Amino acid sequence: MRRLPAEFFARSVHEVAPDIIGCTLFVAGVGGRIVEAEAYHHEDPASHSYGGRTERNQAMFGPPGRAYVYRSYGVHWCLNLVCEPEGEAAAVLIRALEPTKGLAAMRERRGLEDERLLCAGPGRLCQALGITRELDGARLDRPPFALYPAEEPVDVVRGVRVGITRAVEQPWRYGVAGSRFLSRALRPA
DNA sequence: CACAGGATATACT
DNA sequence: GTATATCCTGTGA
Repeated sequence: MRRLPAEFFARSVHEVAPDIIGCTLFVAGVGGRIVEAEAYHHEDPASHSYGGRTERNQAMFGPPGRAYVYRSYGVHWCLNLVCEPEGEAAAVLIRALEPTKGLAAMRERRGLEDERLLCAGPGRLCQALGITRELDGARLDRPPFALYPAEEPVDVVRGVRVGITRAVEQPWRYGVAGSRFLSRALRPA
């Protein structure tokens, strides 16, 4: 099947974030359907790029269509997809997947059987897919990444973001309506 | 429900 | 240099 072209990411995060919902993400053949994502931008106080370029966030300032992987709370890895023209430092945080392929590998890495909890959260999905700093800055249109368009129309719901303390009122979280694989319930906002 | 875990960034002294 | 906050999760009350 045809992959998402690099141009898919060269648009506003506020277009890419809802459009990425329902698409399929694999890392080395392991992954599933994206059911939850959030948009961040350099003019957004909740974004890592808000304070300008640092060693950690430099991938956000690079070209679109690449990964930005960062360490959260000193423990977890989180995956973002860099968007917009280079220098806008905008990215979409992938927050949850519905696992479809490589379930055995995910259970092995997560040390847990429950399918619902394998990828329900940004740190969880990175552990399940084996995403670490090695993939920071990597192109999304080449192995080990593979991204495919949604196969059928998706009922996308918009709500407020999770786990932030600034710009909390912005409704820049998107998800599949009613999915049981969301990291948390998504109330329309 | 609270809180430890502990990298990275920023704002202080 | 020290202190405080963070795009989070597992564990134990």
